[in-house]
Amino acid sequence: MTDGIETASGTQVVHRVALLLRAIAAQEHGATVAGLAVTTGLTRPTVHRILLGLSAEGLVTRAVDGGTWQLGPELYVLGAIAAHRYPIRELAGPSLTRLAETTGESAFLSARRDLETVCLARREGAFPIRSHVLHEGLRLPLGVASAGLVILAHLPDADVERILDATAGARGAWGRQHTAKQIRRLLEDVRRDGFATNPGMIVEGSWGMAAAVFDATGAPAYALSITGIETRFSADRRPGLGRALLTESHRLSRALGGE
Amino acid sequence: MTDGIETASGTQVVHRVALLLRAIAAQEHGATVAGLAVTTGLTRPTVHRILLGLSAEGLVTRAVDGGTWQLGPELYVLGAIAAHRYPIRELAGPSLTRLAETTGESAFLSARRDLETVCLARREGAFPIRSHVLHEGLRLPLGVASAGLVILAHLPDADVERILDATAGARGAWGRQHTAKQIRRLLEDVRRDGFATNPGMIVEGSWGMAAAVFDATGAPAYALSITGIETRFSADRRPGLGRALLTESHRLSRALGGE
DNA sequence: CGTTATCTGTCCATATAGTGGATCCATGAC
DNA sequence: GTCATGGATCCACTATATGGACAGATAACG
Repeated sequence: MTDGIETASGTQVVHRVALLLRAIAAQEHGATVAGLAVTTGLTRPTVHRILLGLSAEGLVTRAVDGGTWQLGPELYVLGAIAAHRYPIRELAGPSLTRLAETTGESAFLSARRDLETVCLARREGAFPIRSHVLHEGLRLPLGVASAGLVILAHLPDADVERILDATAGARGAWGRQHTAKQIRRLLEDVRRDGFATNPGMIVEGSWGMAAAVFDATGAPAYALSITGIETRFSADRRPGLGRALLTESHRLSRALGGE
Repeated sequence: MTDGIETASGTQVVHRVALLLRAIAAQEHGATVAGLAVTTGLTRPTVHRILLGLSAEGLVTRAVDGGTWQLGPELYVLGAIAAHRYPIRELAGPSLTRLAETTGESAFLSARRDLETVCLARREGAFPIRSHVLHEGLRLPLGVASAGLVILAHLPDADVERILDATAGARGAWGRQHTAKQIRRLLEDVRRDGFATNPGMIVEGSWGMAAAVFDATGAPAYALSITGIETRFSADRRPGLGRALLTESHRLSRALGGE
């Protein structure tokens, strides 16, 4: 009933299950029933009932405190099995470590999923002031944050326009500055430099830089990125950071692609 | 409708989704609609409809050939996010490599899930004759295969009897020899040796040995195991193999437990 | 310490969303 | 050619999920 904007024929509950799992994953410290009801647009009883079903399957669990819901062991198990066809996270581990160590900033691996990027892994850097905008499970529309910029920039022009169109609303939620015009300007920078720079567009003073990772088909499927405070991204430091990102992303693309 | 033996109140489709995902995961090279209908007990149209729903969410995909279904990228992403609360697979990587290298056999990581073990990771050994009974995603009832034996052996006696009872039927499907009596005998060996030995109970001539890994609560949650042909598990070689398994499993338990 | 606010969990009448038998089509074996 | 197998689709039927309403639990407040 409810929205119905895009209830693909077939199974309503399947869609809702996916919606809930994504919403739970996006919550860093567990999700509440009421919170999930709001973010998914479902009613509380429905959220509750589906969560009970999911927890009976082990796909979600309640945190020890009893209140909040988290992704469960069964989901981990299924993901681990799927992982042997998607080895990116394992392959990216050393790259993240090197990036965090050589730059001192926090390093991230993100994956493209349709119109969004999802943060898959985080490695803390040594520098004591850290941005906590990005975390595992967070989804951002393409075009938002350096990872979303660099992936967008490597897509065919026609796709870029379509995606800018489709994500206009979602981008707005992450800051008024994310207009199509402003994004296009940042994409030009990517085409010049090879890497993307996010000059504090989401949170003022919180910068990011990213390089794209290409899968075996040559599509920009993942991104490596680093984040930190503005003063750590001075004009004389950026080229070096960009080179470090590009080095690691090339290495990863090679590992995924032609072996 | 159909069986209804254990349709927990609430959501039928959630259960069916989980059923299908597990069934797909258990198929090494992708699953067919008809095959899934048989193994899950659902009708073909139902399987087909739910698969379409799942694939719209990216939770499953069709293989390039177009025929078979596999776990999809979204499931991998969710699993990767869950993984930061369940770091076992990452932690176990080096142990599997060492086991495969020092013993020459194939090494496996399995996780306990309720009444079953699930194979999570596999590392090939150098020895050219390899058993392919076990693979990522395969679920076996507790008590079957060395991993299922060693986990069962470390559970409280009351649980052991309950589980032996509950899995009697499922065990039978993996070989007539898996009687409660026979399992109890093998469990005694585990309590003496610390590791489990499966003397070709599933496939004649295919042996296995396993050691348990304990989580932070002290429960036997995972197992490391190796498999190979009978002649590689001679009486004089077994103590050394057992020691190697125990060394690695202790190391892993420590990594999961303390601090 | 009663009042208000918030959130979890449960009930149940309702109708919507899912079901599966039947059918058609594509492919391949013989 | 026939037959067998499996994928895909249709649609009448009703079993299943839905969500408004309510009860219980916990915390915040004046």
